[in-house]
Amino acid sequence: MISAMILDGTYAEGDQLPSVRVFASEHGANPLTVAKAYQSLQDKGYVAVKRGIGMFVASGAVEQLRIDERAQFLTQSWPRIREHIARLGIEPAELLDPIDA
Amino acid sequence: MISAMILDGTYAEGDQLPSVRVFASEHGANPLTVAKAYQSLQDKGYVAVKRGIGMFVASGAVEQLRIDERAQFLTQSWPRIREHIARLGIEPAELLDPIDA
DNA sequence: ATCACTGTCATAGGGGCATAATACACATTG
DNA sequence: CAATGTGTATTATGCCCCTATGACAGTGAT
Repeated sequence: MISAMILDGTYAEGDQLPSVRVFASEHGANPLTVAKAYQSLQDKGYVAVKRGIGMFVASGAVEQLRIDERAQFLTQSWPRIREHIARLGIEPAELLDPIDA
Repeated sequence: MISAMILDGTYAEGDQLPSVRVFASEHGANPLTVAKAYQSLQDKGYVAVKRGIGMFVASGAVEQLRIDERAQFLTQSWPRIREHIARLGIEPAELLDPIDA
């Protein structure tokens, strides 16, 4: 969810992310869970921490995040989704407009 | 996985499914786990049990399964996948050929 | 210095799911 | 009848993730 927000520009490069407690409170989650998510993003270099201050979106994070998630999606997720679509006999035309629901 | 096998024709309508123990052994799973999966398919009417004999693919199961999973996919899965694709800036053309990996 | 804020760590508890090991009732076969 | 194979039920265990609660060190404002 946080990755999506960075990609969408909700949190731009250089912006400070909400504190783990604030973000947890806003989304009904546990601060520790948010902290783990932040830690994961930090490990991948998408955000950086200023000790005692907060987490900030790293410069170049959007582009790198898009590159990484594209590769992840195209190699991991999409092949299985494609198989599933084929198995159900769904035509590409049905996927273009959200009104098929 | 079992649903996919029924849709693919691995197990045709009227066919007997492998016993929970055999299927579990072949796939490195626990018989109870397979039994739960069979139970789920039974609840939805895709398979029927002959007491003391085994589980059999119900007549009309393929068509019903395709209808149900289509609805499930188009209303639940696809909208989120579509959002994800848009967020990553992936063009539909990149999704047609599996050689983008 | 004091306070409020930050990320981080430690401990404990709970829910979901798969596993593990039996046991039971039913059906077919020899 | 006895043996084998079927789905099903029971109980217990382990694993993983999230929650819950408290504490700590670093930073900035008052």
